[in-house]
Amino acid sequence: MGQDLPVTSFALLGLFTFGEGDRPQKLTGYELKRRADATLRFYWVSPAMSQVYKELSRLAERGLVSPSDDDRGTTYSITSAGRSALEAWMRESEPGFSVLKHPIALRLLLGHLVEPSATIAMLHDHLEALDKEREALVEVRESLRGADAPGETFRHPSLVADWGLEYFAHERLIVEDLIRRINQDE
Amino acid sequence: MGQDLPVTSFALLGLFTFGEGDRPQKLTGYELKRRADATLRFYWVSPAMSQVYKELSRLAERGLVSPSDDDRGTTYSITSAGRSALEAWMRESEPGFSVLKHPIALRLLLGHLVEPSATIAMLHDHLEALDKEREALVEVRESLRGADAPGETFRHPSLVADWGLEYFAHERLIVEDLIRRINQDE
DNA sequence: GCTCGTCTATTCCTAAGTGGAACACTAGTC
DNA sequence: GACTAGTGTTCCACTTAGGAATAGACGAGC
Repeated sequence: MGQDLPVTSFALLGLFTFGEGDRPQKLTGYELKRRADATLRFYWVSPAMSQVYKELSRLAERGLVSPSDDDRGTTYSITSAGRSALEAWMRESEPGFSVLKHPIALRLLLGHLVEPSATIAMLHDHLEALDKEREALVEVRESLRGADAPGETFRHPSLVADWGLEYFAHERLIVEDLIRRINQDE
Repeated sequence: MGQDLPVTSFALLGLFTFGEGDRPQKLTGYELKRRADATLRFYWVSPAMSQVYKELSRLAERGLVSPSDDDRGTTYSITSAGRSALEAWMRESEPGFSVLKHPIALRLLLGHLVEPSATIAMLHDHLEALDKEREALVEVRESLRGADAPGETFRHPSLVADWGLEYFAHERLIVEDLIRRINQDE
């Protein structure tokens, strides 16, 4: 089967499974990118536009999505082969551990290279950025209301969003504490 | 200047600044990779061996590290130009926001594709993986003791390690709560 | 009615990063 | 004396990421 695909392929493929109702969703590359930007980016990646289109043609080649010409452009929908491949991937492949690329943590590590005040300023900026991100995720979370009860379409997305909100809230506390500790050092 | 380098370059360059004493450190590519694996991987990436060597030759080309032939092999040490470039990068460039690639969160998002029990099992496995990672970080943290007071060599690395430990501890709580919520759904 | 900017839709090029294979040398250890 | 593990390094093919470039459609204001 088409098992040997990178995680991002399945992530994008998975986005096709959140239909409004019962009929399969038709999405252009552009729409898929927007959808990835809205939710996927918080705990996976927001693939570049170029990546999305490349992924779509690969998935189409393997018969996991089927393209059709719409007046909007080329739209894609998930096939039943796509659905099985996705389920097989969920069941049979190892998830692996998470990877975090945290520029603030990295710069804090190298804090001995600059004055403490520069580090403090950076951490304060990070608190602001954190609040912005949190705000964006709150909006996502709100948009799921109404279909987030057990068994409903957005149950799982809402669980993940709650996780993310917890994460942001706790990171805020940690960073505030770091600021306190560095201030005491001086 | 050599400002236009990816973050990973500076991350690796930064690892040269943790000297045992006053004299600059000489590291082989292999040692640098080990060092990156030990700490950098928790909040940035562990670049592949090939990447480390590629990075070292690029940094050498730009005069940010200087190679010398040792009986162990080729060792590199940071130059004063390297130090200034690193400090300039710390001061002048935008950190950007963190990127998290979390396969468990991604699979939780797609939880509607499998039975709840499969999701629960995955989350339990994640708890175990989390404990292992935490254990590894605890060891790193312990190895910094003795030089982690304000002003000492490993002050900043120890702050970052504490951050990481907090992060793992809190993620454990969140995942435990998710398990509880999903169990209630059934 | 025309122009300007923004949104939608797509492609192309290059840089960055991964993983694995291959090779060589050293140091135990059974 | 062979054999495993650790150190040190290079090469190659492949995948992913980021940015720029292009182009049509659509509404806003002059």
